[in-house]
Amino acid sequence: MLQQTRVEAAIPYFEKFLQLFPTLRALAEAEENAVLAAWSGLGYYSRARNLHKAAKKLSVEGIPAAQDRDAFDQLRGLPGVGPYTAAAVASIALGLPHAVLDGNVMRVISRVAADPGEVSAPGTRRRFGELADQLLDRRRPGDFNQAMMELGATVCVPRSPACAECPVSRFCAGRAAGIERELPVKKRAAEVREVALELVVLQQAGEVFLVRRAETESRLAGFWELPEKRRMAGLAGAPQKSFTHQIVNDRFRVNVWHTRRRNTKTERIAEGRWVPLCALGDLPVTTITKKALQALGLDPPIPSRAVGV
DNA sequence: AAGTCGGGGAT
DNA sequence: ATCCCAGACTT
Repeated sequence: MLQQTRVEAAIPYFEKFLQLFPTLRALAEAEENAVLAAWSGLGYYSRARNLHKAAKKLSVEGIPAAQDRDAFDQLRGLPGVGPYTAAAVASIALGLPHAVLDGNVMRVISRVAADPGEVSAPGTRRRFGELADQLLDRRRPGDFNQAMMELGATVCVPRSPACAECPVSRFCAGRAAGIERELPVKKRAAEVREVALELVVLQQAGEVFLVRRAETESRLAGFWELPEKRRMAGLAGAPQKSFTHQIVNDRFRVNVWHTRRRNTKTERIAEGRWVPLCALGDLPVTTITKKALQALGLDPPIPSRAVGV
């Protein structure tokens, strides 16, 4: 649950899981649907499937013990258990000397060592991992790892680190050099370019929906969805994300935008044509895929026309 | 090495 | 509006 998810967000789900699946056997014998239902709202649902598979595997092969020479490798071999999770369980649950390297620790290490390495580069990860292993308190590896992550989450935060309250600022090379805010170095994401947008009006069972499909290089490409009510209500307001709707009198249009991710730059490149507006009704706030539309018997019709560049 | 998966909080 | 999160897996 803690993979890419804040502790506070995971806690209620964790407690619900212990209620629903109090033992390894209970989880292993549960239906996958029940596991996914309990996970619903947490996101990254492959984590739930992997957790379920791991429980099944562990219930057959047994749970790794601290005495096992290959305890770390056993953990690493479970579905959904990568370098971070294997090190976290090995150190916290089994007391074994494996340093964790997550987003928080990477930030702390990069600053303490004033290391300008790009964080996604394999060489940087290896270097940070080696330093974390050197720093690790081998008598209390679990506590050390949690302390490193907590330091990153509460003091050595991304935007404005609280160096005055930091227990290790005396040893921090990044702080000494005054570059703590520049670290860690991250690669800028590639530009995402929106190339077209199709828009159709879908009439079904007396209700009228506006359905759009973004033809982009992003992950929305090819998906049909219902526009959010908030965007429709925004009318001539500020743009949101990569396209907006405008409604004036009895017509509507869609504006298409260039977007860059992680670069704070949104550049307007085209405005859609004005087309007649049907009665919109009360639009649901939801996002659905083309597949889901078909399952509901709401096959999207032929697009009325493509708008944009 | 790059892309994908999500919901939510902080700034 | 953007960034980031106690990452892992596939391509």
